[in-house]
Amino acid sequence: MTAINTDFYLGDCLEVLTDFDIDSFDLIMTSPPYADRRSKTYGGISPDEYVDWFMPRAKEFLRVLKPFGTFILNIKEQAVNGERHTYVLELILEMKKQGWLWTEEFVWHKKNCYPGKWPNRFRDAWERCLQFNKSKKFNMYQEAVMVPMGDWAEKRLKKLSETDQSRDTSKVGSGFGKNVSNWLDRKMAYPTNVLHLATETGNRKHSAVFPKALPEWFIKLFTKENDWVLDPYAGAGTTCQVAQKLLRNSVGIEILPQYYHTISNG
Amino acid sequence: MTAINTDFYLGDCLEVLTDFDIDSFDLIMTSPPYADRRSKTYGGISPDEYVDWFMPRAKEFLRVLKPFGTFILNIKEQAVNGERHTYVLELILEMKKQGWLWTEEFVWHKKNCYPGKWPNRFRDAWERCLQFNKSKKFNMYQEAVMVPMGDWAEKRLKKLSETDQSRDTSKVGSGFGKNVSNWLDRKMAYPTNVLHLATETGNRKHSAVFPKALPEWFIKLFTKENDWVLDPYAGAGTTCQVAQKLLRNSVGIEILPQYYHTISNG
DNA sequence: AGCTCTTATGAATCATTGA
DNA sequence: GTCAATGATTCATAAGAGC
Repeated sequence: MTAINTDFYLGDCLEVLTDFDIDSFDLIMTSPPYADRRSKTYGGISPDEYVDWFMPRAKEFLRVLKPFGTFILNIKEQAVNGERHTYVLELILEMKKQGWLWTEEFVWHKKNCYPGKWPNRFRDAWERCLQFNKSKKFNMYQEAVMVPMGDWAEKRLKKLSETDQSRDTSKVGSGFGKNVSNWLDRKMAYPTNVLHLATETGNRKHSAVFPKALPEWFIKLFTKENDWVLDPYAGAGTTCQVAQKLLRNSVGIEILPQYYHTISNG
Repeated sequence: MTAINTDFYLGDCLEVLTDFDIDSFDLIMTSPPYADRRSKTYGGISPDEYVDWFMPRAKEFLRVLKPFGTFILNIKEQAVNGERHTYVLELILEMKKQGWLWTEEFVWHKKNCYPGKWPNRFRDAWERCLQFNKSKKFNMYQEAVMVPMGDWAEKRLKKLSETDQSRDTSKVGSGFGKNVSNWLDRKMAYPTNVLHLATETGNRKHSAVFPKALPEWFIKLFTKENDWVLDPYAGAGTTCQVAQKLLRNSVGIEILPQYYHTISNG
């Protein structure tokens, strides 16, 4: 049995990552602080300065990502003066100049988005999950995220985790593997680039930035067991928790001591 | 009774629109030919030239749109050499320089998108519907697109009073309009910026992949009866058909004779 | 166990107020 | 004038309590 590492570091990922070798990670999955959001806890980067703030960090990510690895960036621009700000668009263009390939844009449809009513705008119910790569060729394990066919597929996607997983695993170990795979071929379909997930609101201990199902989906899709996952804005540590559960090694970096404390104590 | 106009023009919208006055339209809703898509029918604009091709036309749209009007641009960049092309991002940035406000980006989730699988990519199940305006203030009729509320409200309302409901219903015709509207308010909610619409299959005459529900939603949201709607890339004429059905005047422009013929003959 | 009902809350946005 | 803080608006979800 191979031991799984789950390491946390306190600090700015820009500095912490200098201690890591090139080509260290198979997947970088993160949700950095958005511009002007969480200003109370993170100090707040203004939308106009966001690209300049992010680019040196993106450069480090490029360095520590393996050649066939993937970088998933969960982000969404907010409304400023009645308009959507353009810093995310500019970020994509700048990252391409830096050497990244912008392979895909997944949509995370937030089924339970924040309520509200305004004269000129509806509720914002989606966020971007931008996929960047270093190479046109990269590791992708599509079978790992297949979903049941039919209308209930979407409902099951989020629940696909705990119970179903352990049950399937136990079946595989006891000779049912082939049957399972046959069943999979007939009843399962490849998903699309639209993810339907609800944000987790019920967790009173630490409010997760994104639902576990989000990193879970991308970790399954872009890594295999014993691979290395990095979350440079670990926050409450959701990504690393999921990585550990899925038997992936992971590194989480968080600049805020209170989060770091929460993480380290599990 | 007011007569509703539904006019079609054959030609390039860049030229046809010069005959129209400034401030003519309340809504411009269109799905222009995507770069390199339908190249056989449209002559094929390459992705790298797309912005240069589009900008003079955007300038005309800006001219003929009323001050409080809205421009909805349905578009999606395709994958080129394994990457998403950036011409849509660049288009947004250029249109802002031209004077447009980028108010919102709606997501059209294509529920029954074409099946397919590629080694490094899933099915593309969404498109952008970019909202541009001339002014921070614009006409928006949110009540016209309200949707039934979710389970939470239904259960709560059911529990609230089985008898009160039927009582209110029976009093509809007898002067209790206020109660009915309260009931409506509880039963309906404002939608989000994510649209779940199925593509219409089976229409082999036209290459348009534009379900009627898409222009219908935006026409209801941004215009009222007798307003003027423009579709400068009318294609099979879907937008104008819907506009007519909803008692809006409309102008459709199409450069391809075969489409123009189809449209004019209904 | 399986229901139903209650309740807190989440990367929100805009208008108003005050310095 | 500009800019920051506060209040009002509002819905899907899951945890938890009760039966």
